[in-house]
This record gives sequence, structure tokens and C-alpha cells, in this order.
Amino acid sequence: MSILVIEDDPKTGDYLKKGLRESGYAVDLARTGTDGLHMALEHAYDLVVLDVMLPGIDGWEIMRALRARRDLPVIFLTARDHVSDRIRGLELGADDYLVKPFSFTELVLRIRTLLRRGVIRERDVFEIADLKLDVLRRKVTREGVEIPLTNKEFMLLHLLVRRQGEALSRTQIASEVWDMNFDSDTNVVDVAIKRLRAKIDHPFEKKLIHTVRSIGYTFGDGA
Amino acid sequence: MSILVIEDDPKTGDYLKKGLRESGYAVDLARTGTDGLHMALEHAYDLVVLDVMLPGIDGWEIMRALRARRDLPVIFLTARDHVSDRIRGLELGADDYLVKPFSFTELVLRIRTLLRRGVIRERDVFEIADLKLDVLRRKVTREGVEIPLTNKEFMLLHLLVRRQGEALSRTQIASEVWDMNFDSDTNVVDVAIKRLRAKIDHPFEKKLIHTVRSIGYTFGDGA
DNA sequence: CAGACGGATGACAAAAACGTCATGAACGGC
DNA sequence: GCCGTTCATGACGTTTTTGTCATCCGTCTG
Repeated sequence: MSILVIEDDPKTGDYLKKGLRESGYAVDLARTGTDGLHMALEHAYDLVVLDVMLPGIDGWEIMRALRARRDLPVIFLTARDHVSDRIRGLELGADDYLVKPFSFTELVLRIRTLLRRGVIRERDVFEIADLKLDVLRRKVTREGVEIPLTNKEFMLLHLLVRRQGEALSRTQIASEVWDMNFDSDTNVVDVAIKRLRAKIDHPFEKKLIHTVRSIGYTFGDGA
Repeated sequence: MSILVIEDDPKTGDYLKKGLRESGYAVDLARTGTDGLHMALEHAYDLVVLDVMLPGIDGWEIMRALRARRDLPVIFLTARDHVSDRIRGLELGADDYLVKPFSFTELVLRIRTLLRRGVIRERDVFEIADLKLDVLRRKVTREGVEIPLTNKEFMLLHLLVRRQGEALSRTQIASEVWDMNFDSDTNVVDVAIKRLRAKIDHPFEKKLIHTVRSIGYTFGDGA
């Protein structure tokens, strides 16, 4: 299990890093909000511990940005116990908070609780911009209206959504959706993208499927 | 979503019940620990809010008993903020705690967070006898070999498997898989069952789809 | 055992999904 | 602005999926 700690105060940061390491987690430490955000988006951490009082981008911003892109559990640390802070954090989607100074044991327990709760399960509901994709029910909606998709369309969209922001090559797509491991010269992917676009992009203002020239395609609201 | 509140103080209890109802949850209230434990074990609540200070069996005992039997998310309420109490609760497996007096908004937010975190997530992998159904990957296997299914076949099987052991009428099946809410006289269901059987039952020794005469169909290994 | 009811199935037809190809449009480098 | 490359799309044909129907079969009842 790997944890990212975003904390500007060196003392607290090192303390957390050391302590969590000793509790058996792989820990990375980011000293600024910007770094933290980048690291969180680059690597596949299992959980983030986030100080809300940061110079530069503040914790709230990070939380918002994080939530928008990934469904990572977040525990936030707040310096003083203001009810409004706590509520704000929870509203932004944090899973938990701790008030400084806190007991280290408690932090570890809370981390354990969150990780125990099967965070590591695969995601089955995605929301990007106004698009919602529910894997268990095989349903896709935009602006709340359901869009029926065929099998291939759903698989393709699921792949794009799962890897949102990543540019996926046609070969990658073909291998995942059609499971061709060889490199055939066909434009099935292009055609499939076209058909998918006709359903989930063309009728709407905001386009979510983007072409990455000479690479492939990518999905996201590009914010 | 349904919640069980275990709280002996009538005022707090009613307050919680009323408030949570207004927030859209179905709420039951237990006034003693014993009652609460029984209710929790009898009914399928999605979450428990538990006061640790109870006459008779105390909250800790309940939590222990609960944890032993069911994997229900528990939020506990503690009268005063003693670090040791908090740690004890978390160690016993609570998912969260609140210190009285607490903000109602915060309680609701915490409940939402826990429920969102998909503690009560739907199942996405089923195994019945040698059949395995993986909803996220849309894959079905028997004796380890994959059986490709069409959309309707998969939906039908998924329904049967989800409700294994239950006898489902054609009308129920039609309404869930085809979403017909009217009662048309068609035998699509029969035909679909036939096609499904051809794939997942006929090639194998053990039959899993059973007809329930003059009712409908049922799924299971009948053990 | 005959008849009636409910269920199973094979055959057919319509609809939907899918892949291929050829052509047209957009883009980037020069 | 020109040209080559890359992408988008319309059209077509094939395959698969799906629904309907008519007939056959099994089982329960009397």
C-alpha cells in the first residue's frame, strides 16, 4: 500500500513519513501543493494525506482537482478544529479529517479503516463532466439522459474513461477492446470512435473525446 | 438507504431520527443496546449510528458483536472527546466517530461519505457451483472456460444469478431485462432462456437454470 | 388414458451491430 | 499556399442478435 503525504512543514512531513513507513506503508512526501497534485496524478497511490494549510495552491484546490480526476481516498489535516473547515473538507469529497495535533495511532487507524474498506476495488462508476458511466448497470448518461450504447461502444468508452487523460494509441485500444495482439492495418478503431462520438459527443456542447494527432485518442474534459 | 440509530437518550434519538429521515434515509431507532443488536442482525441496514454510552450492554460490546457477524459500517457517537475512546472505537472496527455535541450537517456528510465509498457496493463477482460471473469484465466461465454471451443473455443471466434461488416470473424478468412494464403476451423470455441454456447448461453436466412450473425460472445449484 | 395447460424448440425474418473500403476534410511542415 | 500525412465519414455488405410464430413435448388432472 502506498501513501502520498502533502505537507509543507518539514517537521510534520518527516514525522508522518517516518511514522507511516514504520507502519508498513510506502510513503512519498510532497512539500508543495503543486508537487503533490502532480505526484498524485502521475503515480497510483492508494491514499492521500493532505494538509489543508499550504502555501501556493491550498488544500481545498488540490482536493477539488484530485477528486475531479481520480477516486482516491483523502484524509485531510486541519490545524484547528473549526467546524466549518471540517464540513468544507467533507463536502469536497474528503473521506476523513484529523485535527492537529493528532495522535499518530489514530492516523494509522483511520488509514487502516479506509484501506480496509476495499478502496482497492475496481471502480464501477465514473463521472466526468456531465457524463456518467455505470459499469454494473451498463448505463451511460449525459446531462442525465441515458444514452444506449452497443457492446463495442461501451467497451471502448469504458476503456477511454478508465484511462481518462491518457492518450491511447489505436494499437492499445485495439488490443484491449478487440483483443488483437498483432498489428493489423484496419481502421476499426477510427470507425468505432466515430460511432461513439455520434452518440456521446455530437449531440452535446462539450466534447469529451479528443484526437491526439499521430498518437490516438484521449478522453476528458480537458480542464 | 436505511440506517439504524442506537441511542438511549430519547431527545437525541428523536432528533437523529427526524433529521436523518429528512435527509432522505429510512431510519429505525433502537432505545437499548440489546434491541439495537437484535435489529441490526435481523434487518439489512446499510449503516449504524451507535451511541457508546448505553445502559446495559455498552456500545463497545455491540460494536464487537456487530463486527463479528456483519460487515456493516458503524459511526459511533461519543459524549466527550477522549482520545482513548476514539482509538478504542476505531480499533474495534468503527468507520468513524463523532463527538457530542456535533453538527448535524457533519453527521450527514459523514454518512454520505461512508455510503459513497461504496461500503454497500453491489456485488460484481458471483460464483455458483463451477460458474463464475464477473460483471465488470462482462465475462462468464464454467469450469474455467469462458462462455461468450450476447447482451441480452448476459443481462438475463446476471438477473438470475443476482437473485439466485428466487423463482422469477416471466413478467418480472421481462420488466427487468426488456423493461416492459406492461404485460404483453410474448415468449421472448422463454426463447432467451432457451438460448442461454444452450450456452451455459447444455454443454455441462450440472444444470443451473431450473424452470418453476407455472411460475417462471430460477437459478442455482439446488444444494 | 385423454385432455389441457405450460414449456421447449426450430425456423424464419427483421433489426442491429460490425468491419471494410473509398473518398473527403483537416492538419502540420516546408 | 502546397503537399503529404493523418483523421473523419458515408456507404455497403456481412454477420450476429433478437423477436415472433407454429409446432412439439411433458406433466398434471381427472
